Amino acid sequence: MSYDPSAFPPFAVTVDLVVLTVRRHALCALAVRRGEAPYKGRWALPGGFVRADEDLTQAAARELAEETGLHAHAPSVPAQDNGAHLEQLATYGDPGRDPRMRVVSVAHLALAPDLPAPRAGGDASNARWAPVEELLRHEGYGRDGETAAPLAFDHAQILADGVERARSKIEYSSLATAFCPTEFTVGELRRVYEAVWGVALDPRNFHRKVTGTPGFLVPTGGTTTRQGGRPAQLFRAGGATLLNPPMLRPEV
Amino acid sequence: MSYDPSAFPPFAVTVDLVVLTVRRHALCALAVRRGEAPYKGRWALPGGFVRADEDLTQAAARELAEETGLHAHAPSVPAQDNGAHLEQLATYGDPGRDPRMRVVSVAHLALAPDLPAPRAGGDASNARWAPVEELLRHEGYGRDGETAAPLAFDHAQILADGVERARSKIEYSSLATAFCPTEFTVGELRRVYEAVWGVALDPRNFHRKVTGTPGFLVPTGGTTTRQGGRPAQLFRAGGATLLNPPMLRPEV
DNA sequence: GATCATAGTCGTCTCACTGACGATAAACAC
DNA sequence: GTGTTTATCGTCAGTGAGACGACTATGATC
Repeated sequence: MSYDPSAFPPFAVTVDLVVLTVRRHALCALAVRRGEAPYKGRWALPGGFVRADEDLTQAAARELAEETGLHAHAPSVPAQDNGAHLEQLATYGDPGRDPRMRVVSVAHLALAPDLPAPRAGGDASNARWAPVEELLRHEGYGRDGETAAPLAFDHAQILADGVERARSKIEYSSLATAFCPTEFTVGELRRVYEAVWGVALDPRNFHRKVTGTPGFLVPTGGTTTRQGGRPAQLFRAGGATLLNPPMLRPEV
Repeated sequence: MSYDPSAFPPFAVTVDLVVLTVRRHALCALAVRRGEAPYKGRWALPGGFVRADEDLTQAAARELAEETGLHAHAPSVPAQDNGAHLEQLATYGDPGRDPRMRVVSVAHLALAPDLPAPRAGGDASNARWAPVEELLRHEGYGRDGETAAPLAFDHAQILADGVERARSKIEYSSLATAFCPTEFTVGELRRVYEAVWGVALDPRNFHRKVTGTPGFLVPTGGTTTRQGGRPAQLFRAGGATLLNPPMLRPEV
């Protein structure tokens, strides 16, 4: 209970980012290649130290901008324009999670629409969107040599926690729209759910559900045929953030 | 991105605890009186520094034991014996949240059955169970002079976040049983929901719902009349942790 | 231009579950 | 006994989800 300033051990505090997007029907996360020991050459989550005068959320938003150019939204605001949803995920502080010193990492979760190629400090070869399934396939039997090695530090755990958060949160919130561009169709939104949950959903029931939930979607009046087939109405995210009743994730 | 050990600012890392219980039909939190500046004499959440060789969860469990004598459970295990549910809540790291230095606090949420009086380092007058409604009533117009002042630091925000977590989590998990003793009746469990949500629930529908959810409750065979009225069956928590379909919180 | 493939949209039917609420049961206080 | 309290069982109507049929509007192919 004592706050004697000489009595507490010093920690380094970092933010690590789980940046998720949906590309080619797969849930993908941003990974950067480590340029230094430890885990040199291995893939890791983007992140960095929290500065002395910086809030944790500010630090996460700064790192996100540095890695992706994305502008972060406050958690309550639905993703519009070119912004990403950003929220705190959890904090990881095992002694020994970093072999060099005692580091406590405050992980954040960011959800972004499909983006152009990532840039890590301008060096594209050191950053990539990788399917989370691939990043979490630890054993390294995949044919892609680059991702055969598990993520550095405890980042596999952090990524898994972030994915699980995203999977559960799109059930009861309108967060899935954060994966979509400003204007999107019901089918595009459905493909987001299908990619994040890894299941197939009935297009007719999905359409009835999302268009029937007040505040979830607002029609823009336009239509598009970019998915082929019959033209689909365009929507943008409505003001509702909590869905009641929630979307039901098929299970069992 | 650089990990130059001389390039990061040092932080103090603490754990703060939101310890909730249900007493006399009210959701209560453990509060301790601060013995030192800043906020000397004000009520605060229990907490303390994370030690150099300690995991965050270990630190939270240690603080919990020091303040209450409670033995913490792993998050996956339902509360049995004399243990409490413990899970990480969120991390608070505003510069300036502690006027003396840069402190990052990893808040944890603990749920406990109704306990004997708290003990803070053996001094009972410096620890108490207070209704959360009272602790969060910042303005200080209450007639109880002791709680007229808001909680120290950003602890009102932390407490509010913890209460909100508990309120939402008993919807879709069996966590409400963590507020009950090992053996309890359906009526006692219902009073937990009523206290946490601050609503009245229909006893008949509640009974149908909880006894009809597989894995939620297992009858022990015994009965009790400790609540008065007709004897009620005793149950203990079943193995299920996720309730599907969830309990529905009345709203609107 | 007819046909086909693809996606979107509207409807219908059934079943499960909930909320409202009546009725009965088993204890205690008087 | 009578009244009070709490527990427990039943009924009924309304809501919403899953399964799935039917129709529509576009581009691609022959």
